[in-house]
Amino acid sequence: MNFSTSEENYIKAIYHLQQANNLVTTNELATELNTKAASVTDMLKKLKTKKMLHYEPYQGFTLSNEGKKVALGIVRKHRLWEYFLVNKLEFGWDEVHSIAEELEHIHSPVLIEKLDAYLSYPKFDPHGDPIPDINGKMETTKQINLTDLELNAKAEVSAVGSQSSELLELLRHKNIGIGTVLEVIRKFTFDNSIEIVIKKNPPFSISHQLAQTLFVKPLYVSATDGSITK
Amino acid sequence: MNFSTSEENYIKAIYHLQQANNLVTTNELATELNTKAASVTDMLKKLKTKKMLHYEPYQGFTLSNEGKKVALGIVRKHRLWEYFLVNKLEFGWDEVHSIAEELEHIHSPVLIEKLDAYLSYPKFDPHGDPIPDINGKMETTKQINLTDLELNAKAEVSAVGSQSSELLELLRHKNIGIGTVLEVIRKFTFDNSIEIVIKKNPPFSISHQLAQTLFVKPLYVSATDGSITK
DNA sequence: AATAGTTTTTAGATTTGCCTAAAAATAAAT
DNA sequence: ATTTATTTTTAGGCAAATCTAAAAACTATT
Ligand SMILES: [Mn+2]
Ligand SMILES: [Mn+2]
Ligand SMILES: [Mn+2]
Ligand SMILES: [Mn+2]
Repeated sequence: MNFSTSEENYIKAIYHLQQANNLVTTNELATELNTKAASVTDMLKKLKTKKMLHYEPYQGFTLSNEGKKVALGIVRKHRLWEYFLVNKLEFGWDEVHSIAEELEHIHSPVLIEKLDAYLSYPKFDPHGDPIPDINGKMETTKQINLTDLELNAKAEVSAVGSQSSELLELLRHKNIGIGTVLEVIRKFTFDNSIEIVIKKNPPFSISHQLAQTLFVKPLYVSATDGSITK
Repeated sequence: MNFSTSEENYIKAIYHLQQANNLVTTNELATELNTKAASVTDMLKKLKTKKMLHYEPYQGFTLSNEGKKVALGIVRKHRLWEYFLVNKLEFGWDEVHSIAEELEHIHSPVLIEKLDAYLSYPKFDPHGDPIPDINGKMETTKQINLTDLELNAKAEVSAVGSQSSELLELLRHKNIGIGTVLEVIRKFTFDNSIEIVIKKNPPFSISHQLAQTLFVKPLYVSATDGSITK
């Protein structure tokens, strides 16, 4: 089956929304895609006839198994291109999203397999999100929200919850990126801000709002020699 | 100004056609783009209002200066992507045209500049065609048609006149590619076929039709030490 | 259970890009 | 100089993707 750019954008958006909610609603999707509910309904009908969706009028919708496969293919392309842009063309990781939003629609299976090989089969994109393999399988690293990290536990930043340029600007300013190892040394109940320390640098605090968008993989410090493992 | 994929394909096609003919006709363009004359007329009107064309009904048309600039930008993107696909992703040079046909429409000036830098500012694409620089300037290597190469003169294949897969299949079979150094050792007047030799390999013959699609840069063999220069 | 509020769908338009068939303009041939 | 043939444009229509406004269906509240 062949899909237009627009159909692909809808399928991918539904995929992301149903990760959180399972059942997706018309208005949710309209908001996500900056379009109107009426336009969404039109597309839902089309995607249903293409067997991409489970959808009954007024009842919400989810991707069919076939739809999920298509979605994972687009996500795969998006994240591989992002990896390419950052690691080969030296873009900043806060500059690549919108370009990948176009590149993900280039239709050529062999292109994406050769790109994957060229990049040495990366497992995560520059934002810490896992890259599905050719069969749609991807790492499910047990990452937790930074707000849930316990006091005095070391952890490695593994993903960010948004790609907004405002967020990425702030992270760059604070020198936090994917792979940064940090430790929470204090939590303030007044505003839920937390104080963290990176390496031997002076501690600094980050807001609850920022902590909520950061995901980390806890690191386990050996009791005997102090070495760090994941 | 912003252009749709369709508009860009038209502009680029007009650019290529007017290289040969100067004044381009509606039917020519329709054939080139596998579309109908009526569709071409529609697009001509649109491109004229966008000041891309000099066009009066029934009188043929050419690109305006602005149109040429846009065309060169698309050609630049097309050829840079082709170079990337062949020299980084290891595609065959006969497999890249249709993929580049899509990639050339990715809209991001900074992307193409970073790609150019990553590729070390190549001057020719995998088919021997010159790549315009950011200002639209490109090499005008004095290449001649293989049919015009004089007997017993060495020359380097620098371009092919078409990207048809039939042609490229034949070239691959005969082991001829961009950069191949050959020498014409005989010309047959009966069918205008010519006999050539590559390195120390056995000579073989190629048809007039094939010779017409090949362009070469003559090499000048030093009279004193036999060394080759361009 | 009836009413009010919200969400979703339908109805009807618009834009872009394409098509076929017919008309108009140009070019070629007698 | 007409007639004939070819090329190009116009007229009218269609499919995809969007929109606004109105109707229909669900949900929540009294
Ligand atoms: Mn996209
Ligand atoms: Mn990403
Ligand atoms: Mn193209
Ligand atoms: Mn080329």
